[in-house]
Amino acid sequence: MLLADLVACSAAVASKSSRRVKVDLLAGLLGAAGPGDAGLAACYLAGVLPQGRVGVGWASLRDVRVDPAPSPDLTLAGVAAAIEGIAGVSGAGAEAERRERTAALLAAATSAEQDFLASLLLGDVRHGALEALVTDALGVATGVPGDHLRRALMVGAGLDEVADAAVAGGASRVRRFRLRLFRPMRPMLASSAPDPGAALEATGAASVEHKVDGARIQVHRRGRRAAVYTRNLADVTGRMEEVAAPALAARASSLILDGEAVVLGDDGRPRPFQETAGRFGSAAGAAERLTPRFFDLVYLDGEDLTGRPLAERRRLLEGLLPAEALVPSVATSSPEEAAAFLGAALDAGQEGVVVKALDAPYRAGRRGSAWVKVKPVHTLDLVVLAAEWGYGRRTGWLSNLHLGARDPGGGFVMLGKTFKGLTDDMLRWQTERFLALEERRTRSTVHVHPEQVVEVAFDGVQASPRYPGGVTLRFARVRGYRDDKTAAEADTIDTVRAIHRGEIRPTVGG
DNA sequence: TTGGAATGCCC
DNA sequence: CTTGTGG
DNA sequence: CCACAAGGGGCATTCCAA
Repeated sequence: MLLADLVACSAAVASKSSRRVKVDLLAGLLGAAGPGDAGLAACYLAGVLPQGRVGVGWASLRDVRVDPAPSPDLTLAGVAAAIEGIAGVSGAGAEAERRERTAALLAAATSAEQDFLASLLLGDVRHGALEALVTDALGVATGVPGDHLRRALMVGAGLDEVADAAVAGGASRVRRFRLRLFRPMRPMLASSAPDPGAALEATGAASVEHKVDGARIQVHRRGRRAAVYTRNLADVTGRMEEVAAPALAARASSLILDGEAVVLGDDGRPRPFQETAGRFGSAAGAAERLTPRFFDLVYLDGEDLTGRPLAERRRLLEGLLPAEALVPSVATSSPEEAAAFLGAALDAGQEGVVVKALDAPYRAGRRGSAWVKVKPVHTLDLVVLAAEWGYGRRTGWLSNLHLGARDPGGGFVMLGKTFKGLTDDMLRWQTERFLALEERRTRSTVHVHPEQVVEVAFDGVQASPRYPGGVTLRFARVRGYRDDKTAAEADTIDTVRAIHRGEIRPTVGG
C-alpha cells in the first residue's frame, strides 16, 4: 500500500467532525490494505509506531529540511523499514545517524507525506481519530465485532497484531487473544470526584482504598519467574526486582497483581512523588527501595478473574498476600465512614482515596465510574505574568498562562504554567485581556503587566529545579478569573512555601 | 571530563 | 496527570 | 459516556560539545 493513500485518508478524516464518517473513511483504507499492510496501516492511522518512540523528537526534526519528492512512491513497508532502521541506531554518532536516516526518509516523501511522517515520528498525529476509532474502523472493514477487537487490545495485544489477525483470520483469530501470563494487560483506570459522597453515589457499596502516590505496577508470576510492568506495559523487571517479592512468596502457582510502587521513609510514610519517580526511572542498584502495595488480583492459578466482582478478587487477594503488601481498604457504603477513611489516609501521608464499586468486574483499559478517585485540592489567587499562543484548536488564542505568586518584598515569583480549566469563552476573553496588558513579546509568548488575578486549583507544591522560587504547582488548573482582586491582594510565595512544608491542608469537596 | 540538550516516560 | 468539547 | 486534544512538571538516560 502507498503511504500517499494513507495520508490522503488522514487528511479526509481530519476534515470531518462526525465520528461515523471518520470511521467509514478509516475503514475504507483498512479494507484496501492487504494482510501484510493492515497492521502498519492501523498503527499509522492511530498515530503510533509499532515499536513505540524511536528517538526522533521535535528538535531533531526541526533542522531536517529536505526537498519533497515529486511523486508519491513510498510504501507502508518502505516506511516501516526506514523507521526500523532509525530505531536501531545507538551509541556515539547516533544523533547524526538518526538525523541522516530521517532526512533520507523525508526526501522520499511528498510534501503532504513529509508532514504526516513528522507527526507520526513525534507521536503527534491529530486528525480526531486515534486508536479507538481505528479499532471501530477495523471492525467495519473486517466484520469482526468491535468488542472482540477491544478485548484483544485490553489484554495487551498490539494494534498491529490485532489488525493483522482480524484481516487474516477474522473473529476466530482475534478471539484467541486472551489474558495470559507475561503479556501485560492495560490497567483499569479511575474517574474522579470532589468528595467521597459523590464518589459513592457513582459506585454504590464500595471498597475505599488509599490512593498511594507512586507508580502503577503490574506483577506477573509463575513458579519462580516474575515480571513487573508499568502502566504503559513497559517491562521493568530488571529495574525493580524487589517489588515482585510478595508475588513470589504467595502460595499460588501463578498470578497477576495490580498495584502501586512507592518509596517509603523510615517512618513508613510515602516520600514525595519525585523520589519515587527517581527510583522508578533508574536502573537497578539505586540506594532507595521501592515498596509494592497491591490492590487487585486479576489472574490466579491459570484463571482469568477479570470478570469476577471486586469483592471476590479482593477476598482472594487478602488470602494470598500479607496485610503489609496490600493497599489499606475498608468496605462501606456510608459517606461518613468513607470521609473518615479519607481523613485517615491523608493523615498517613497518602494522596487521597479511590472508591471502587464492590460488584464491578475488572475493566482493563477503561476509565469508568466503577473506580472513582478523590483527592483534596489547594486553591490560590495568583497573578498572570505572561501567556503563550495556543496550537491546534487553540490557534489564535492566548492559552498557556505563566503564573506568579506575590513576593512580599516586591514583584512576583513564577511558579509554573497552566492551560487547563479554560473554556473557549475564557480563551477568547483572556486573549483580548492579555493583549491589552502586553508589555513585550517573543515569538511564542506575550508578557503582560502583572495585574490580572486568577484562581488556580492544584494538587500540591513540589520542589522545582527550574523555577526561581524553587517550588512549582502540581497539576495546576484555572478555576476562574478574580476580577474582584488586585495583584496586591494575590497570594504570596510565603503561602506557597507553607503549603510545601505541609503547614496548610488541602480541602475536600467544592 | 563535564554540563547541557534532547528524549521518553512517570505523574 | 486534568480539563473542556463534541459525537 | 467515550474519545480526543489541549498541554503541565520532574527525573534518568543518552549523546554532543566545550
